[in-house]
Amino acid sequence: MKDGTVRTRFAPSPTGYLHIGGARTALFSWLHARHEGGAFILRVEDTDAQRSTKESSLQILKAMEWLGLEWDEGPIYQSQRLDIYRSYVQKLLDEGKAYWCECTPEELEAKRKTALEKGEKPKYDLTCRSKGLGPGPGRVVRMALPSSGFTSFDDMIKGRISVDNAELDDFILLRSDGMPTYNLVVVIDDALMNITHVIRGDDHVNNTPRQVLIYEALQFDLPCFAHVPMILGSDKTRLSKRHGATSVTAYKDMGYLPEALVNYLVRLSWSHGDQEIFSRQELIDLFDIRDVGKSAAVFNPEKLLWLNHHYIKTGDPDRLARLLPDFLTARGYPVPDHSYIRRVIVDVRERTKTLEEIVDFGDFYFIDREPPAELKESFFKPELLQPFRMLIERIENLDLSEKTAVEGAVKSLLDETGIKFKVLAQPMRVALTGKTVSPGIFEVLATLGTERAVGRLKRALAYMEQKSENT
RNA sequence: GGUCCCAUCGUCUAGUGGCCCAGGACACCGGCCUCUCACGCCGGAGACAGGGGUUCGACUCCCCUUGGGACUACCA
Repeated sequence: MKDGTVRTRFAPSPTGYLHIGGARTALFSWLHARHEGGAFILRVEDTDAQRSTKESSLQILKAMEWLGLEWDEGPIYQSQRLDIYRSYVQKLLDEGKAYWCECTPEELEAKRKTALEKGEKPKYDLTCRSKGLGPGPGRVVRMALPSSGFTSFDDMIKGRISVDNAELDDFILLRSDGMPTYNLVVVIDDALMNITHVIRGDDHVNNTPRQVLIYEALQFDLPCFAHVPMILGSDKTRLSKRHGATSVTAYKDMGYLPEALVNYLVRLSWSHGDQEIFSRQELIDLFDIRDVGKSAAVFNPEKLLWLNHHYIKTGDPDRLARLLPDFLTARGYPVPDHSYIRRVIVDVRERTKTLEEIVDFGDFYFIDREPPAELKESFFKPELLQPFRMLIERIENLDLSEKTAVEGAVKSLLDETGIKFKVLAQPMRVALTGKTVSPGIFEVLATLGTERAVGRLKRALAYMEQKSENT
């Protein structure tokens, strides 16, 4: 255990986009640092030269920013710290705690296969352990592990975990291409960066004993470990593309709000009584890594949607309005001015769960399209001709944003003609929106404005006139 | 196969030996509200994997079984 200020880190490998699971691990790590008033460090684990890409790193950083998981140090790239790792490998070599190995991947693979066939544990058979080899082409450095005893550690989430050293084998520290491996670099960096709390996915639990052995060999202080449960797909297997979108960026593009994703993710394996909605500050105040549960959670897109809807409904309309243009453009719609978008959002937000849905559900606010033929056919009946004519006459000189005036005008029309609003409402809705489902008629009228609204009503009227002439 | 981990409604979870014939949320069903659809409100159905212990008393503690997951790479 370390004392002093808390320091946590998130250490993604840039081999793809930021995954939902990784995002939650990052969130927990970030929350723990913020809760404790400590520092959050971002470190890019790109020691796999084959699979790591610069684009991935950039994508991940952008996703982190979008989520609001700001880091205090970094990003630190491991690929730029190779000399450091090699010097520690040399130290282990010098102290006889590691050794060179000339076994080829092919030989190893063959041995693994036969061991498996014989029902034995496929671990390295120590062929080169006592050969006293030096460096050479194709050679790797292996850690020399004790063959007896137990290695254990206390996990803040899982409790004490203990493994028989006989289960571990002399794993590789330095690859034949000179690149260090994960288990080595993660220990060196966490130690050198004074990470006090290693918070990561529990798929790393089995690696931890190996790392503990490295900490001991290098005489580093052990950090606190907290292995957070995995996020599973609906079939309880590791969450993957098969289950739908898994990247943070995909949710952003589908019109999800970062606070919704954060709120959803934090409730996976963590809770605070019966509370479901958490502001960022509440999370920082309330989050305790020790309250994280032990079992895996299934990702439930429906609940995420519900949360997103909650934040759409309650969010600042101005901010939402600023986010909308991207989605408008994506649909090929023109981008109206801010105050218009803002009014649209207030109109539709109760019935739209994502920013994308705002655009789709409220498309008629942005583009002018004639209602589909079948709707015109069933709603623009000739008997409505007169009421529509009166309606237009009475509102075309009104400011439609004066809702009480408009409602008054419609009401007097209803009183005089004796028809029910129910009868007039749907045809009006179809004329105005081209749909049978929309926000309230008076809201639509107000937002659309006199010119647009009356224009569409007149178009419906023309259809009725034409129809009555033909019959 | 071996090792490690996990196990409350379909899902996320509350529950830390009696407050629980188990609470909340999403989804689902019904009703109310109503210009459509939503929102909102009210109500409903729905779980302690199984078996042994421990205990006056187990969802809560222990063991076994079953089920699930992770790891077992010159990936991280």
